[in-house]
Amino acid sequence: MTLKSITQEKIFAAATQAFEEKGFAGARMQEIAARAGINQALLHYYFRSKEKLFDAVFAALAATMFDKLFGCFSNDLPLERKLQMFYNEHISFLQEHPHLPTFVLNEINQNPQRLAKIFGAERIDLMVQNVFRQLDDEIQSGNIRPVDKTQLFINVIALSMFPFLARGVLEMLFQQNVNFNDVIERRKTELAQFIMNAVKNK
Amino acid sequence: MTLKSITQEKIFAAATQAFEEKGFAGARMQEIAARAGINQALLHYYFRSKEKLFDAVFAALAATMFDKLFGCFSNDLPLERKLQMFYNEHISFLQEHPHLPTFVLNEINQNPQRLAKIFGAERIDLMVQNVFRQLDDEIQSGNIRPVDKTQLFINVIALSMFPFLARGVLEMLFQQNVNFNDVIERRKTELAQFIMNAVKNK
DNA sequence: GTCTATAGAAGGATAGAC
DNA sequence: GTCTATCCTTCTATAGAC
Repeated sequence: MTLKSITQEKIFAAATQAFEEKGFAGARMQEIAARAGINQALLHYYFRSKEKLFDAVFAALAATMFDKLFGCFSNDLPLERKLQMFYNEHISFLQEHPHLPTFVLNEINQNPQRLAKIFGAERIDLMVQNVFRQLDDEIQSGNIRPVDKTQLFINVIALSMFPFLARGVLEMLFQQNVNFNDVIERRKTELAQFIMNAVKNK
Repeated sequence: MTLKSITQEKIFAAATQAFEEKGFAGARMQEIAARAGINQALLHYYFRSKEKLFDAVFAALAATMFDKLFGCFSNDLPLERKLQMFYNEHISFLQEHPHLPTFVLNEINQNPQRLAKIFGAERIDLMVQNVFRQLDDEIQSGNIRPVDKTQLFINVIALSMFPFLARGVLEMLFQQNVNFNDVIERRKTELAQFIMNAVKNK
């Protein structure tokens, strides 16, 4: 997606907000037009249909999310430092885009083939294999137990993403006792240690 | 909700499926009627509106989810055994209701006050405090480090729920290499050890 | 490019017969 | 209780003037 005009950018920003918050089915073209300060006709002039507008937004957001996710892993630090950096960067990123995981995960669950259109299978496999290779190195060098890499990978991202997926529930469970942002903030520094304790050789 | 007639049960079952899979905004009354083998008029005869039908379904599903979640913690086993039992039971439950976490979490994020209508604040606090008290005991007796109980609680449920929230993404990331159900199955036995390693005193 | 006006489709809800 | 037929509102999309 290349955004050529100011109006197009405004539409795109408005659509991003609306789709992120309410999903494809819940978002309304009228609301998007209003947020962009235009009318529906102009909306359709730029993006021919709701579906096409959604595709454009989804492609951009999914790419952002996955690039950030795997980008945080692309360095040659030892695992503990890598995790510290990952959680710090990744959670900071999610704080700025709190609806992103819910949006991307839901829409992919609704329509799995959407993702394949954006990332080729090869590119995905490359990113995952890169992470796995790094974990293999750690195992080889005896820094961590010979863990199941798939499971560990899931655990690592579960711990950063889950609170954003479950925010409403968590706020209700803990009520006035705890502040959501404080809880999130602490995770930036504590999760790396949590993981390391779980997997390191003793 | 007390279901008085067969038709009412069929509607309720059909609505449960539809809402779980597509959410409130995405589900269609026509589709629910069809799945229940009736027409829309009859649907409205039993449940006056989509909103009311949704409320009934949501109340039942949210109650199911939270009862199961906290129910798995209600025993006096030592932490490691408790976690083994929790993950085994909870993940088995989620395998039977794979859409439940996505549905409940999303709808609460969309509309947080819905949950308060179902569970009173006191009841919620009681369930959480009960779990926290158990963790305090473990800390007192020196079995585990003096961890942040809120964080640990989040981590424990994140690890069982996240794969179901992210199923579409995970299936794409791992593609033909891994089978989703196999991955889930292994978590029933491995997660308790993962947590214990992370938190136990050495 | 942007607007007003409106067409057209889809979805939720109701009237009334049986 | 259950159906057919239909209404009404909401939403997406387009026509046509400027």
